[in-house]
Amino acid sequence: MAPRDPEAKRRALLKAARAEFAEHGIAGARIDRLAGRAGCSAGLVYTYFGSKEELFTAVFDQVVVQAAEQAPISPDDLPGYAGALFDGQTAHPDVMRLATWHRLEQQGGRPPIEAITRSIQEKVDAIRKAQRDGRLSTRFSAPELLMLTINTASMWALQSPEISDLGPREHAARRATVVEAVRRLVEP
Amino acid sequence: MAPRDPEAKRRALLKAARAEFAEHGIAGARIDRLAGRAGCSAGLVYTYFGSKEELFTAVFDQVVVQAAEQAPISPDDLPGYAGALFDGQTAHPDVMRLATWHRLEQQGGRPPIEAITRSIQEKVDAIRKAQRDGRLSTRFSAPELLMLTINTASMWALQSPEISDLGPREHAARRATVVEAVRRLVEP
DNA sequence: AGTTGTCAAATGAACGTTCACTCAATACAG
DNA sequence: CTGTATTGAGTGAACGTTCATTTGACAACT
Repeated sequence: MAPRDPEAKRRALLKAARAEFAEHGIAGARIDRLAGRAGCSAGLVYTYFGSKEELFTAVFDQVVVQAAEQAPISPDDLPGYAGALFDGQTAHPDVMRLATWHRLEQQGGRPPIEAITRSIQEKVDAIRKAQRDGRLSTRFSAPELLMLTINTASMWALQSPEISDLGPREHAARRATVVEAVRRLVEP
Repeated sequence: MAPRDPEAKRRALLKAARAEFAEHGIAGARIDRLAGRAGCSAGLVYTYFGSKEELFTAVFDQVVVQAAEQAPISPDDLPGYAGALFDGQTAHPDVMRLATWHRLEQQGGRPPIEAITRSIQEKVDAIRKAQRDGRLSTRFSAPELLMLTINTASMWALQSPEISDLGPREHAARRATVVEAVRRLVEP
């Protein structure tokens, strides 16, 4: 038999919960199913995390911190930054799904996550600085520029398949579209 | 007392369901709550619509058809089209929420809605025609151009508040950003 | 080394509640 | 009276949560 390893169980539980929540959201997630995926009983969820909600929060925090750390911004190359974001979203589709569930289900419930706000503020500041130094278009304000970049990068992750399946199907082609679009948005 | 009017009840039920589903999604919606809003019993839902899922489908179809009919595309003025889309989404925020719930919860479940596909195909064709006539940039393909336009128009409806609350707060300013961004995307 | 005590890890059955759905009874219109 | 609209009590299953109990690891003691 495998030796006991609570920390590993905890991680397995988080991983399974991440998959379950990404697929079904909070209301749709089932504790039994999730525990089954992690190879343990449903009761164990309540030993480690207090409730379904808290489990979701734990998953969300972990995922968000992870996503915020990767892909640091490069204000001088927003198209490249958008490309990197797009790559990340393609490699980990569940991140965007979790973020969307969170936005829909916790509507007005919780205050803005501090880690996200800070991470975004840094990026806005970096962009503003590049604008002051004349290295970036000032047609849009710094927050607008960041939002346009991120929004374009997440185009295929957020739009309905009826729209997004019409364009290019291959990753490289889609990526090229994203990069080119952001280039047009940021050029002087 | 008001005379009996089954058709009005049906409409009231649809309206209440639309609000309920937009707020909580399919899994989170409650039949009792929804029936209460419509001023009738939960049982009546099952005489008019067969089940919770079918009720959602009815709501979704109605909303989608309604949304597809308004704001016909103007290939020669995609920025203006984006502005109109943005206005519509601001006036009826529940439409985008319903579409998002649908995308998340019916993942791979149902085939693409025919009404949507057709409506989109028309728009793509109109854009392609304008491109052939030299009235529109050919830097992007027609589907890409439509997707970029729609995606930019729905920017504030789809991004998390942590991002979208940083930029301009007034409708007019946000609209101007959308229009200007699309202008940049479509210019030769 | 073997026995025992101790505590955390983990289980699985049970509980109380919620919820979608049903149906017999009733109110109403024609 | 006849048929339709509507109700509201009721049902069974599903689900989140709890808890008494078991299992496993490890150290203390003989």
